[in-house]
Amino acid sequence: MNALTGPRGIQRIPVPRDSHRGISLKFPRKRSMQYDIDYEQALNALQLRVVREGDGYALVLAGAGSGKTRVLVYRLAYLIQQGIPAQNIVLITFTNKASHEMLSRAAHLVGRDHHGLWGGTFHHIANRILRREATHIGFSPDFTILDREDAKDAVNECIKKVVLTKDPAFPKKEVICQLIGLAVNSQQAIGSVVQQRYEYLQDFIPAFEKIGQLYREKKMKANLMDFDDLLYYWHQALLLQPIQEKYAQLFRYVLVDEHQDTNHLQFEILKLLSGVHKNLLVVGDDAQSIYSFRAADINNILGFPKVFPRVRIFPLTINYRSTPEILSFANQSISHNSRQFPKELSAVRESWRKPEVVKTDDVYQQAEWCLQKMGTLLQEGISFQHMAVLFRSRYQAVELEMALVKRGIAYIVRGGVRFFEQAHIKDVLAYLKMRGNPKDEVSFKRVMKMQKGISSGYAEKIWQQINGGASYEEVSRSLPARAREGFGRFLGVVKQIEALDDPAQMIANVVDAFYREYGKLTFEDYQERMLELEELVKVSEKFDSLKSFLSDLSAYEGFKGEQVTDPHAPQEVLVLSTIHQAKGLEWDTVFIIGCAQGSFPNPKCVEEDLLEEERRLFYVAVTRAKNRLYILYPVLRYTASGGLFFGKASLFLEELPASVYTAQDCSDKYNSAPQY
DNA sequence: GTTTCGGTTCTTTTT
DNA sequence: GAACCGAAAC
Repeated sequence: MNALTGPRGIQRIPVPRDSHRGISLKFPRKRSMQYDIDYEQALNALQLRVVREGDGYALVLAGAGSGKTRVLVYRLAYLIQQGIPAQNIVLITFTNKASHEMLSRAAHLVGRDHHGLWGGTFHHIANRILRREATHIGFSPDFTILDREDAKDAVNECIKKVVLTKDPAFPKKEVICQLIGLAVNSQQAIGSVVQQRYEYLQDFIPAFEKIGQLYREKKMKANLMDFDDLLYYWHQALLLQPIQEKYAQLFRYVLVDEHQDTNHLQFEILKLLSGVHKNLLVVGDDAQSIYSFRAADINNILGFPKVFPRVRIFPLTINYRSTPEILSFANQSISHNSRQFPKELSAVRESWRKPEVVKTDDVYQQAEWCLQKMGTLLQEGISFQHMAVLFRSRYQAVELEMALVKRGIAYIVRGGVRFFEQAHIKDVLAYLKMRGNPKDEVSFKRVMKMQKGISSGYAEKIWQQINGGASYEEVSRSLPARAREGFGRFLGVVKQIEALDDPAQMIANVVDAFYREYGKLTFEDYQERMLELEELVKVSEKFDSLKSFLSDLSAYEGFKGEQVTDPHAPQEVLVLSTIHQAKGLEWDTVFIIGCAQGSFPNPKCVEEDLLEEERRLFYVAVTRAKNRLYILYPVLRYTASGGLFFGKASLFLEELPASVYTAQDCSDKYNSAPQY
C-alpha cells in the first residue's frame, strides 16, 4: 500500500461543520449509492477542508509527503460527486505521468465519471486546445512540435544568418535557445533577460533579438512550434476575446499541481482560464521549487496571496511519509534558506534510525558501498523496487551503472536521454512528420541529410527548390552525381510510404526500405536500436491514423530503457534518477550519491538565489525517503586531464548540526580501484 | 563549394 | 557519446 498520502486512522480531529462560508457546494449528508467515498476516513481535518472548501481562489501549501496527491484526487472525486461534469474540470500537473496516476486513482473513487476531464501538463493541454484553435493564431491544425534538439538546430540556422563573421565570444546555440526560452516563459524581452541573467552578453542583445525574430518567423512559416510556443500561442489564443470566453466558461474548476514550478506565462494562462468562474486551486510547496532554469518563478506561489487578496490558504504540514529523523534532517537543511513561507513539517511516523552520511574515497568505492548495502537490505526483505539512487547530475551515476551491469542487476535511469529523443527514433519519425506536415522544414532536412552525398548545404538547396515549385526531375538534374544518387534513394523511400496512412505500417516500411541498412552503417549498437524501432512500431499500433499519432507524440515522456508501451508493468528494477526526475516520488530507501563540494551544489549555481534553489533540490532528495536515507560523498575527484583532487563534503552537509545524522568514514579502507 | 572524416572538448537540471 | 572544428577529398 501507498503510505504517501494519508493518515488512515492516525488521528481524528473533529471538523467544524460550518467552517466554510459562502460556498455553494454542500457536503452531501446522504452519500450516493453509486460511490461510497468515506472522506473523513481517508483525510485529516485540513485535507478534508481543502476537499470540501476549495472553491474560489485557494492556495494549498503542501509540504513534502503531506498528502498533496491524495487531496487533489479526493477534491476531484468530490467535485464530480457534486455533479460537476468532468469536462468542466481541468487538472494541470507537472508530468503526464502524475496526471495519469491521479486520474486512475480518482477513477477508483468515482468510476467512469471522470471521463472527459481535462488532465495533463500545461504543454499537453495547450497541444489539445491549439489543435482546435490553430487557425485563429496563424497556424494550421497539423503543426509539428519541435523537441529540444530540433529547436536547437533551427535556432542554429538563424544564428548563421545573423552572425556572418565568427566571433569567438559569441555564445553557443544552447545559450541562445535558453535565453529565447526564458524570454518567452517569463514574458520579457530578450534584452531584459540578458540584463538579468547574462549580463556579460549584453553587447550581443541586438543580434539575439534578430535571431529570436527570425526563429519565430521560421517556425510560423513551417507550421512548427517548440515546447515554449505551445504555451506562448495558447496564451495568445486566450487573449482573443471569443476564445477566452469559450474556455473560461468551459473550465468551472481549475486545479493546479506543483504550482511552485510554474512560470509567469503559465500563471497568466491560469488567470485567463479561471477568469469567469474564479475557481482556481493551486497546490505546491515553495520549498520544492527547483525549475528556475525553465523560468519557474517561485514568486508565483510566494506572491499568490498578493495577486488574489481573497485567497484562502491551507497549509498542510503533517508529513506522513518519513521518519522524524529524516524529517528533522530535511527541516534543518531547508532552514538555511531565507525566501520561503515560514513553516515546519511535523512527523507522525515512529522514531527510527538517523540518516547516514558516508564518506568514501572515490566514486568506485561509493558505488561499492551502495551495492553492499543493497545486498544487506535485500536480505532484510527490501526489494529493489523499494530503493532508489538519486544524484544531482546524470554523469554521477556512470560508475554505479557499471557496477550494476557487472553484477547483472536490472536498473533504469530516469533523466538524460528520452526514448523519443534518440537519434534513430527521430530519424524514422522525421519521415512521418514530413508526410503529416509538408511545410515541416526541420523534418525534411533531417530526412535528406541521412542520404550519403547530401549534407546541410544541399538539403537547404533542395528544400528551396521544392518550395519554389520545382519538380523532382528538375531538382535531381541540378545536383552533383553523389547527391543525385542520394536524392534518388530518398524518392524511393517516399514512394514506399506515400499511399499509407497507418503509422505502424509507415514506420515498418521506412525501416525495411532504408533505415535498417542505414543503421548498420551508422551505429555501433545498431541491433539494440533496431529493437527500439520495433518498440516504436508497437507504440504506434495504438493509433489508427498518422494525424492522431503525430499529435499525441509529445505526450510521451518515457525514458530509454523504460517500457514505453506498458507503463503499468510491475517493475522489480532499481531506479537511478536525477533528483529533478524524482520529484513527487518516494521509496523506502534512498541513496543520494555525489554529495561533495564541486558536484552538489552545482558549481555553476553560485549566485545566492540559485544556491537556495540547489538547497531546495537537496531537500527534495532527502524527503523522498520513508525509512532509510544514505548520503554519500567521495573525497577524491578525477579531473578530465587525469589529475586528482581532494574534496570535501557538500556545503549542504557541512552546514548541518552533526546531531541529525550518523557519520561513517569509509575512506582509507580502500586498496585498489576495481577494473570495470 | 560541399561533404567527409578524424581529432578534440565537454557533460546541470527538463515539459 | 556527440558536437564542434579543421583539413582532405569529391
